Amino acid sequence: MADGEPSDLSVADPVSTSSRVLGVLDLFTEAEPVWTTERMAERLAASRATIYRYLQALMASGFLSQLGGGAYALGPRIIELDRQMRVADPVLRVAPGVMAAQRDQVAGTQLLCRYYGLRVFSIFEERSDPRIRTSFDRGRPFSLFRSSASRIILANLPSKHLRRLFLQHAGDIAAAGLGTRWPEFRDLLKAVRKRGVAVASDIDTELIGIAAPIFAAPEIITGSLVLVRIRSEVTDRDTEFLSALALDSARQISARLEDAGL
Amino acid sequence: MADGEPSDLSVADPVSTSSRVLGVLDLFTEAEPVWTTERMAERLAASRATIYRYLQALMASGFLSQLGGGAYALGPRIIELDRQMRVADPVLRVAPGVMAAQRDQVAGTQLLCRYYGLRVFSIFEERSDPRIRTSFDRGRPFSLFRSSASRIILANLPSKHLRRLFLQHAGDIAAAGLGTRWPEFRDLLKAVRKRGVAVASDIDTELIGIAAPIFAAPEIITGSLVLVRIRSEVTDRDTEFLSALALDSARQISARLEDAGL
DNA sequence: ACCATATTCTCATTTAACAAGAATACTTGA
DNA sequence: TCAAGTATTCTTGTTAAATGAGAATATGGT
Repeated sequence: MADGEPSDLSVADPVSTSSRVLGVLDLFTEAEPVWTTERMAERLAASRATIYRYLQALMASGFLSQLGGGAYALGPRIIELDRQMRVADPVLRVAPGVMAAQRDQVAGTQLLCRYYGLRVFSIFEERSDPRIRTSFDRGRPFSLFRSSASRIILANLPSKHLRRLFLQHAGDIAAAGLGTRWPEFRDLLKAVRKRGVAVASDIDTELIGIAAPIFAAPEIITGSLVLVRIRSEVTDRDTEFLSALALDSARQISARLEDAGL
Repeated sequence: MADGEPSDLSVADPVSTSSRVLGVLDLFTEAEPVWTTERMAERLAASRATIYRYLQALMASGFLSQLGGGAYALGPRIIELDRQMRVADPVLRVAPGVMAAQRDQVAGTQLLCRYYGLRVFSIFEERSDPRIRTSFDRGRPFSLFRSSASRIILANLPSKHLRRLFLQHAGDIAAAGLGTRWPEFRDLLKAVRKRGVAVASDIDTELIGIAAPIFAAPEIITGSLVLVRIRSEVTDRDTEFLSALALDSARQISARLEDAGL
């Protein structure tokens, strides 16, 4: 099982003040969930006064919470926004119904995945095989360069975006076996895009994931639908069947999203 | 400077750019979960260029997601941060254990509540009576001036903070029956603070909530623990018992939090 | 009361944010 | 394929805000 995270999942240099303020939230990780003003100032290379100004904005909006002793942790606003997404997010209003409808046909686990920056993760899960334990806990991030969920997203990214990714992360891309040179990377993804689905077992090696792309609008990839089964139990015919199923359901989701968009 | 200028009448402090950017997220409500750039520009009284700058920061950090047609919705980052809280938030690491330990004694529902700004909501729930259905869904916000959860938080806010609240929200405070004048409001809360718990039935009238304060550090109130039962089934002796229980458990949680703070 | 630490404030300086409109995508439909 | 409409980014001079240093003011512990 499972250790998919590269050491640094953060995107390139933030410049604007707002990005730096939002960047404060990146500090709060599983390993370091509590930060003092001193350590923030040091890490962000800013003066204490500036850190306190940042904290003022983040505390007022509930994104951070005070612990005493100059220490801070993430705040309750996040849980409020989580509910807001659960009750009103277009993707979460559309996809679960489609996933439930194909539950028995999948006979495994389904993951609804989304991405931002260099991270991919599940935001909703539908299970029918209790034996399957994926590493994709809701909200747990993985590299955009690993997993079927990621690959089908990459494959549908605009090539301008892909080019930038390749220039900035050639090392990670090579390490993930996605090619060492731009034409190789591009052509590999082009093939995935043409096939429509990505199939992989690189996060949980005993499982197989079959991922199809979800579009928020034509050409705007916003996530993926992944069907997960136990690899040893899946024949080539099963894979074909599941691919067609994933593709069809993902298209249904995309279609409904494009309607909901307006 | 006392003159006719309305400068003193503007209660809102000057807003920083970062606060305005964070404020964009406030637009996304259950009733209006999708916003176009045009409508954001209109509502925030900013130019398109400015809105696009804001969006750049919010999209890069995953807080917003694009839907096509110039429309945006909340983004996946929120779900990632929700997980980060579930696995590493000090309050969520400490409180559920204490709540589980008193499950049978409570024989009802327990709510772990937090607040920011003028909102209070539950962030975790422990149930032992399946008949009880509170309105406090995880993350659903209520006014800081209603409910036992709120009242015990208010009662433990620094009086400077309270004074500001009273000046800015006298109407809401009066409507909630918390007094029409500052001394009345102050003394009412002082009494609640002295008692240690707040008891109310003003959100779900058939239920009774008994709330005790949770402190992140001495004098820093960060939330409340609420014991909920069916009102008609609770005697005065039960209320006394539950008050002592809530107070004791909330103190345990606070004590462990203060340790965890460092 | 004292000291140590946390937070806010003041002010001169640097830097980014801003609006308006031009320029560039990107879509769609003929 | 081109043309028209919309979405987004890019320019510019100007304005307003962000910044760091250090002083000032809480705040908490002994």
